[in-house]
Order: sequence, then C-alpha cells, then structure tokens
Amino acid sequence: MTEQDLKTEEKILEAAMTVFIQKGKAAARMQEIADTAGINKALLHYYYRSKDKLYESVFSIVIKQLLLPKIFKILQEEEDVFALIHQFADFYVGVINKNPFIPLFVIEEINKNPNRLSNAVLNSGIPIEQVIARFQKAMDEGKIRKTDPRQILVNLISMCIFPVAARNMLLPILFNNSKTEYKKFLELRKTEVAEFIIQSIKI
Amino acid sequence: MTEQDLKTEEKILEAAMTVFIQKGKAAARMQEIADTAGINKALLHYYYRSKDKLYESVFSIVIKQLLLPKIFKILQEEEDVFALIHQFADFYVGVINKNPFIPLFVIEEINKNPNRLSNAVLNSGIPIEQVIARFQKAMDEGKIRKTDPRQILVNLISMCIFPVAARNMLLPILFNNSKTEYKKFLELRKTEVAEFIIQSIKI
DNA sequence: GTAATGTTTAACCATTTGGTTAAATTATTT
DNA sequence: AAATAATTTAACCAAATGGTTAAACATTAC
Repeated sequence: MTEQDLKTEEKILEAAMTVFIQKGKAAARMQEIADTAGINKALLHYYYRSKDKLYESVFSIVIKQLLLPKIFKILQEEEDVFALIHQFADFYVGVINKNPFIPLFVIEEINKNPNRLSNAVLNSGIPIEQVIARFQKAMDEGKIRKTDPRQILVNLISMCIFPVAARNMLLPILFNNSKTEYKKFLELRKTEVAEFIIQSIKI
Repeated sequence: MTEQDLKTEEKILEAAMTVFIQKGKAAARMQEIADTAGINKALLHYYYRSKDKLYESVFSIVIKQLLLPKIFKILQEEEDVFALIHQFADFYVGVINKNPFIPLFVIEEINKNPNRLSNAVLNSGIPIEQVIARFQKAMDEGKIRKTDPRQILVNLISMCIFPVAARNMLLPILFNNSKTEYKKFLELRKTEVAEFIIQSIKI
C-alpha cells in the first residue's frame, strides 16, 4: 500500500539517519537501523538493497532537502546586507538546531568522501559568488569595512554550525549539562550571531 | 633498543593518528595502520595489544599533549583582554592548522564518547570560568559591550576551529581547490579572527 | 476471493576483521 | 659468542557483519 509504503520507508530513513549520525557510517549496524525502525533486517534490505544505497539515500535527503535549497535562497532574496546576515543566521541556526545531527554528518562525510558534497554544492546552482559579491558591493558602497568577504562568510557559517557540532563538549563545560540553558543559548544566538557580525563589519 | 623502540612506537602512533582521523575509529583498519607505519600487523599488536588500547593512546596524546595544556594557558598569562583574544586566536588557529586532524577527531570522539573529553577538560584545571570572568570584567570596566561572555568565547572557538574542520568543503567552494590560497587564508585568519571579534565587542 | 504486496522468521553464507600463534630472521646488548 | 629483544612471515581462529533465501503469515488491492 502506498500509504504504508511511505510510512515504512520514512521510518527506515529516519532510523538510518539517527544511527548513521550517532555512529558514523562504518560503525552503524544494519541490525540497529532495523531495530530503531521497528522492523527486521530482511525488510530493511527489501527496501534498501545495501548499506551503501541506504546511506546514499540518507545523505541525499539531508543535503538536497534540508541543506542546500532552503538555506541559500535567502541570500538571493534579501536586499540589505545586514538584513541578509540576520536572515541567514536566524534560519541557519534554526535549521541546524532542529537537525543537530547535520553538521557532524556533513563533516564526517566531507572527510571521507571529499568530492561528493562539494560537487553537490557546486552543482546546486547556489550562488556563492553572488554572496561574496554582495559583501564586496557593500564594501564598495562604504557600508561595511574592507576585508576579504570570504572571511565574513566563513565567520558566519562557523558561528552557526560549530556550537551545534560541539554541543556535547559545550554542554558540560559551559552549561553545567543544563540542556535548557544550552537551548536558550542557541535561541539567543539567532540574533546574537548576526549582531556580532554586523557590529564588527559595519562602518 | 630504546632508540629504535621509540622510533617504532612513534611511527605507530603517527600512523594510527592519521588513519584514525581519516577513517574514524570504526572504519580504521589495523592492517592499514600497520601498512602506514611500515610494519606488519603482528608487530602492531606486539606494541599495542588491541585497537581499543591503540585508539586510547592516540586520543590521550592528542588531548593531553596537543590540546589542553598549551591552548588555555595563554588565557591566564595575558593581561589585556584584546591581547588575550589575539594570542588565543593566533595560537589556536596555528595549532589547529598544524594538526588539522584534531577538530574532526575531537568532534567525532565527542559524539561517540560524550563524557570522556569533557571530563578531561573539566579535570584538566583549565580555568574556563576565569576566561569567562575576564570577559565579564572587561564589560564591567566598560571596555567591551555587554553580552553573554559565553557567546564571545563560543564565537572565538568556532571561528578558529570550524574552517579547518570544514577544510575539504571550503577548499573547492571558496578557493577553487587551491591549497595555497586556502593556506594564505588561514594564515591571515590568525589576526583576522581576533580583529573581527575585537571590532565587534569593543566600545 | 484471489492475486499482489508487505512483513516476519530464522536459518544460512561469505567476507571482513581483530587478534593469536609459532617459528624463523634480524638486530642489539652484554 | 651468546642471550635478548625486535621484526617478519604466514597461517590460523573466532566473532561480527552485510547480505541472501525461502517459506509462512498479514494486509491491501482489484
């Protein structure tokens, strides 16, 4: 049944996501994925023939449906540079926070399969150069001080992603293991990061 | 022979480091580590009984000898907040750049063994609170604008670590796969990150 | 109701991999 | 030279794991 089909496939994908993220591809066990999905190994292979194929699917979903399209579109839509930075930080921190597994997943993938993600990004039509150009333009117009615009972009991305990727390190060290405190902290970051950057680059 | 002993043990540790970082613990193969070290599997087990023990050794070295002691001492020595930020960024970017495997290694470890690293940090006597307090003091003195000092610290760490961890993603996207360009970029970051922060928080 | 599809069970296979062992060889020490 | 330690070779084992298969059962479609 189509209805049931989707449900099971969804269940599998979510389970696979969880396990692949927690354990990494190599350490992830098909049995555990099946268990997490509430089905058995045979059915798991019935839907996704191999571990590789399953991983491929998960990766594809994470990248194509969660990361690429939504995130960077903002950069095209927003006119003002400062508003753009705000939108970006707000949305990016939000997405990452909702899917805290993404950064690690992506970072791990990057290092084991360097070309795949960068190709995906490069082929996605994401106008990185346009973003860079936008910063450049703002510099030329005297709105922000002059620096390598890539530094700004890297700073922005770093500050959005890292705190989530390093969550398990920050939690005990900075937040006494209080998850609510950490959540509040991340919530504040949505505006904080943008303000931090704007404060730094505005003239 | 003591001389040879150290050499072989060193070779093994370096090889293990390389492989563990590139592949992650689970995907790392003892055979590959042996090959990388230029020895055979039997000798590998002769020195380090098991994969777990070997990993433990590598992790211990990375954390204790490379990360913890050197990095944060600066924070105690430097008087001026701005100088402190400069020293920190300079040193941190430098260390990470020299050992670009560290961030991923640590991040992976964090997520598979959440307590170990944070315990290490907490038990290392590193005065995180003092760092926070230093920012706080600078705020009280009206030297920097008021924010959650943890935000500053997290920003600092994020901007130092992330660009290296995401190296393989940034390289093709922002630097046309030019390693020299990327290296220049990171070299500049040593001062750039500090300036970026100071510019943002100074009054 | 019957065919098709989804799902379970459970046994099974092939491969990979961590780890061992024992014997032979080479280098070091004393 | 003799003893000791380092290193290699190569065969081997046990466990884990990805993946298969076939038969039975359940559910849904037509």
